[in-house]
Parts: sequence; structure tokens; C-alpha cells
Amino acid sequence: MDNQQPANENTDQFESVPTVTSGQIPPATAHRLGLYLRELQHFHRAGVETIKSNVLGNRLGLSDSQIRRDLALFGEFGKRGVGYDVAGLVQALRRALGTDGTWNTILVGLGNLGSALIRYRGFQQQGFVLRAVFESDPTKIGTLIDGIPVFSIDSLEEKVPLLRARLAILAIPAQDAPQIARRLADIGIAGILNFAPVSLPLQKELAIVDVDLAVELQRLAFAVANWKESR
Amino acid sequence: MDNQQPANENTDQFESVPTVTSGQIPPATAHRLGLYLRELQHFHRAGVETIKSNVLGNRLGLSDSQIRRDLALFGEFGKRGVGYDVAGLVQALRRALGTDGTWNTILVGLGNLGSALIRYRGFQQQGFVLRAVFESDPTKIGTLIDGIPVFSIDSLEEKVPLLRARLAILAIPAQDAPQIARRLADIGIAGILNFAPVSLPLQKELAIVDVDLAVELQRLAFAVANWKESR
DNA sequence: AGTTGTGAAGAGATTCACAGCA
DNA sequence: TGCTGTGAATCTCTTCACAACT
Repeated sequence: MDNQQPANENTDQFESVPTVTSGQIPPATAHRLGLYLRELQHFHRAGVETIKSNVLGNRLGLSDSQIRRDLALFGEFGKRGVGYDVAGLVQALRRALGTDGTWNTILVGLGNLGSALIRYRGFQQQGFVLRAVFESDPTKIGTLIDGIPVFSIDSLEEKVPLLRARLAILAIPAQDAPQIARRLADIGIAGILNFAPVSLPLQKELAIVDVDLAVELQRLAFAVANWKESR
Repeated sequence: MDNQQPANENTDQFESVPTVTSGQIPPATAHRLGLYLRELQHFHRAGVETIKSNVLGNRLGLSDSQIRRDLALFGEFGKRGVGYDVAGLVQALRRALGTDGTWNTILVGLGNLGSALIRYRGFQQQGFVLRAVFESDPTKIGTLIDGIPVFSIDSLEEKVPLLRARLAILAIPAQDAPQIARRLADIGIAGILNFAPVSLPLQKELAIVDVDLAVELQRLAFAVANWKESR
């Protein structure tokens, strides 16, 4: 592809950032943030107050130096000779991820996967509030599922602005996905979690995270076949 | 972590590899293989015989040079001035992924997510054969769901060898996952697709691919909050 | 004319190794 | 003593740019 971004010019001429959570988090680190948060929350719930880089690293299959590099970005939660403050890190990571507040989210598609997702409580806990489901099957429209209203897919344009939803979870067949994604982009959805097994060529308009179960299984098969390492 | 691998010693003293699908595929490329295969299969089904690196790149949000670098690993499917042979690449990718044959797979957990997965036909098409489900709820044990037998979780050790299953899909609560994963490792499962929101510290014993829906949503939120790029 | 394949350059990520601090 | 924080080295990945080929 022909590149679009003009520059990488490290513009830290004056790093005016006030306190913590400094300038920029490198993509590779960003990718791991959610995992760190998850494991730290486990430790936090278990009453652990302090954690060492090599313990967290073992848990996640990462090197201790990598953990230190990453966590050093968040300021001063580490104490030499002791470890990192779990509670402080949990808070800092949520802030860095942008999940210290809440995100209004919609689900599109109420098939097998959509139905499972609507009942999954894992995200509510992390600040994602499922506001509505959109579906084309008329027998489901107008009902409430687990307290979440099911609207017609035709009412996307009407309802989404009212719900102030910024994220959408797409759990529909591949053939319908590009068209629906297009509509979501047009009404101001800022990010799509895409379960449809097709690539949505909208990377320039909004954020997309793809989760394709078949692709994940293929990655697993490859890792097994080339037994060496996985991640 | 203290490193385990002794070396990277490029041992290509004599690269005895016979024909195509040469020595080693770099991890970053390996990660993309499933996506390439998926998109190429779409094109293949649509009757497209030849595809150019920039078309595939646009579709996937990758640069044309990256596509070329990656595909060049698989031999001579590209023709200058023309593009790549879709059918040939599909075959080569399936072979490289190790999904040109079939993989016997089991599902552990028949909650919301497990129930959705059992009905998902996406993997069967890619060579993953779901042989059985294991579950602890006695009201479900002994039934058939979508033609797949549901066994007691207690019979894992007995049944898995008979089924010759090498892959397991883990869709159970976080609290149970480490213990079940341990048992799967002990009975020779070679890879786990882990949906439980917890890290399984077995990276050294088998291949693990984690899919944590909350973590994926967090990645999405981060990408939106730091609007720049996603992957 | 048009697109691949690939050296070389550039950017980014990880690990090493140890100084610095509690 | 023990662990973090971090320069420097290393390794890996991506992009550039153009020769090679159809």
C-alpha cells in the first residue's frame, strides 16, 4: 500500500505532559495492556498488594525485562527491591486503556454467537455497557433479552445516536458484514469488534478489532505443527 | 523471565528442504497467514483467478510490500506484471498452516459461549473436526447436540485418547480453567484455544491461543481513544 | 506497462546487563 | 539483598526503491 501517514518525527520537543501516563504507548505494549490488567485484577481480588516482574511474566509467558519496560511507562508503581503496587497499576492501566469510564456499546446480530455474547457478563465489568441489540429476524425484534432491548436493524440510524453508542460488536454473517459496517461508520460508530469472518476495508475511518474464530484455530494449528512458540 | 531457548544459530548449513514451503516462517508472517487464507478463499469462491498485492493489501489494511514479502515465502505463485495465483496460494497457505489435513478437536464447556461454538460451522470448513463436548452439568451429559456427543468432564482422560483429539477449545469459567488445562496437557492435548479470561501458565508444555472477549474490547477502546491505528 | 521479488535502509521491539535505589 | 529502571546491543519486522521479469 502507499503510505498515508506523513511522519514519525519524534515531536517531544517539550514534553508538557503533566504527571503520569505520559506521551505515547508503543503498539506492542498497547496490545498487552489488557492482559496485564486482567492478571493484575486477579491478583488484586486475591488480596495481593505487590507483584514482581518475574511473577507476572511467568504468568503471562513474557520475560521479566519486557514487563519492566512496559510497566515503566506508567510512572512509579514499582519499588526497587519490592515489586509493583497492584492497586495502583490496575487503576493506571484502566486509565491508559480508556476504560476507567464507560463505553456505550451495541450488538448487531442475534444468532448463536450474538446470543452468547449478550449474556456474557465479562465486559460489563470492564466498563462496556451494552445498550441495545440490532437484528433482522422480526420474531426477535421488540423483545427484551437479559434486559437489553432488541431493535430492528432498519432502525440503526435512528437509535444509535440516541443511545450515544460509540462501539459496536458485529456478530453477523460475512456476507452482510461489509454493508452493515459501512452503515455503522456513517452514523459515527468509532470502533467495531468484528466477529464476521471477513475483512472490513474501513481501517481508515474507524478502529476495527477482528476476532475470527477459524483464524484463531488456524493460528493454534500452526503453533502446534511448528512446535517452538506461540505468541 | 529467564530465557530457555539455547540458541538462534542459523543452522542453514545445508538447507535440505526439497521443493516449496521452505524452512521457516517468521512469527509476524505466521500471524497473518489465516487472514490471507480467508480473504483468498473469498476471492477464490468469487471466481477470481489472480490477485495483485495492492488489492489484497487494501482489503486487509496492509501495505503492498508487506504482502509481497510474506507471499514470496511460498514460492512462485506471483507472476510479474500479473499478480498471484489465487488457487495455488490457497493450497500453499493451507499446507503452511497445517490445515490441509484435519484436526480432531474437543470442546470443553457448554455454557453460553460453548453452545454457540458447537453450532458454528466456520471451523469444520477449515479442517477442524469437533469430536465431542465435555461438560459438568449432569442434565446435559449423555445428550447429542448438533450431532456431537456430550460427555462428562470426568471422562476426559478416558475419552480423549480414543478420539485422538489434539486440540481443545476451552470455554469454561476462569476459576476452573487452570485445573482443566492442566488435565488436558497431561493427556496429550497439543494445543488449547482458550476463551477463559485467565492466563494458563502452560506455554512451555503446549501451544495456547487466547481469545478473551473483554481484552479484545479493551484493545478496541484503546484504539478508539488513541485514534491513530489499530493493529 | 505493470507488477513481483528483494537487497538495503529504517523503524520498532526485545533482551542484556548493570547502575540505582529501597 | 533484591528488584526496578534503563542505556546499549541485538534482533525482528516493515518499508523503500528499483532491478527483473512477463
